[in-house]
Amino acid sequence: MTDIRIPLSRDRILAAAVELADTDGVDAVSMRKLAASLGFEAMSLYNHVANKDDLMTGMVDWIAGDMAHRDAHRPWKAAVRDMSTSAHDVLVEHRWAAPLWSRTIPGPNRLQLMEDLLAAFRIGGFSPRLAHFGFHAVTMHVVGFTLQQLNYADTNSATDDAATAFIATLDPERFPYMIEHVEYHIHDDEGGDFEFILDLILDGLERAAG
Amino acid sequence: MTDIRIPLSRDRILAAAVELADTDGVDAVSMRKLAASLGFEAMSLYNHVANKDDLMTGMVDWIAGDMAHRDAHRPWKAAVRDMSTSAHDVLVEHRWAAPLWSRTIPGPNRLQLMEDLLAAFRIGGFSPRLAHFGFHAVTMHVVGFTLQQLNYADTNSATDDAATAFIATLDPERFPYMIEHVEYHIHDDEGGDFEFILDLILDGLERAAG
DNA sequence: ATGTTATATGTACGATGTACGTACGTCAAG
DNA sequence: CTTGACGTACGTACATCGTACATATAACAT
Repeated sequence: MTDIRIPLSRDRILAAAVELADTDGVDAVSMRKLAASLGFEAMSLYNHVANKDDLMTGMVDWIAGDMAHRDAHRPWKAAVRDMSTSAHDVLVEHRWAAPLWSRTIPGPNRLQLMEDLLAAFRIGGFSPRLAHFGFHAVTMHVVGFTLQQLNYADTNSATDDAATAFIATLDPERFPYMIEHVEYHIHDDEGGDFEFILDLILDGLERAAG
Repeated sequence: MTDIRIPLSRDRILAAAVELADTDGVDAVSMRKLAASLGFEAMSLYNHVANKDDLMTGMVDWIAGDMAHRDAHRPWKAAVRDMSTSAHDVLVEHRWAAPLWSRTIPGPNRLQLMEDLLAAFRIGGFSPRLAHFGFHAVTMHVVGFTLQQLNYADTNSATDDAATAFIATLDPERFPYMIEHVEYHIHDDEGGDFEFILDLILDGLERAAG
């Protein structure tokens, strides 16, 4: 009956926090609940984590570890495309992460991804200036688009019923195109928007690179 | 000595909330502090605002009212460009708004802006499908880029000193391009990035429209 | 004058992040 | 073997938060 338990560690805490956020939502990640899910008390976490902000930063960087790195054997466009779609996939898998992404400082994993992305452009022949633009355009697309996508999915949660209900509240005289837009989401959206705009950006960069 | 005071209203509350967020940061906007800034008690606010979420939504929609609408006399590209830069300006002016933008439901002002943006594309000759892409690409750029921009400014707050200090922590062997990237921000960034990428997107859309 | 409704206040509850003090384990030096 | 330092865990406590609920007050319609 000896009460043996694995001691805490930053990694264990982060893993548990990610799982908690995945299942119960990011708001459920309080120091108390998180500690409880590990069988400890809230204050014990502070031995491995500076504060809640540090915890959040760690969570985001934790999932950044699941994103694909640069494949040095592929041309820049394919490499960037793969990194982007992989990052997008991970952000969709952990729905809470995209909003946090822009509010937290990059940790080691994210730093490496940033370096990888920049390297893809620079080694691909981009000037520092154009690599700079490319970097911002791509990262912006990845997190910005995912943000919109998930937000939309939350707003019109469950099925398309909510979307049709939303349309009903709109005055067709004043919002004809808005209605058309939502209807597109309902009927014709085949989920390829992320990659369509990504390619739009990549093609634009390619042309700008001359 | 009669204690006369203007009664509360949703507009007065939202205006005060925006001002409080502008000056003391969005975290300072608690129901108590907000009410105090108006000379009332916390619970009085609930007569005009459903809950804190509704307040936040209202704040975002409030500043959306400052953004430029579609100028029907201009070609789609110029109209969209103006709307985008105006929205960007407002989001920069109210630094707290961009993170909230993606987490809140569109209010009447935002709804009108969305309709305007869609109208610019559709009236400009875009197909519903391409207008759909254009809408998402542009809004994504506006809030996504601003998010990154403000986040960067917060991280390397004050001056460029923090940025140079940050560079010093990076191993030049492992992060050569990251260092180059930050140095670009310090020395060569003339602030035109937002518009550069915006034009990249608009040109791409124009070409896609054929 | 009477009732109705909208607005403001006061109190109170549960949850949060975390500062602080303390207890307990492990391990190195004496 | 003892001692003491150090890292980790626990327990208590506090300020602050959103907001439910009951009550008070003021404006207005009947």
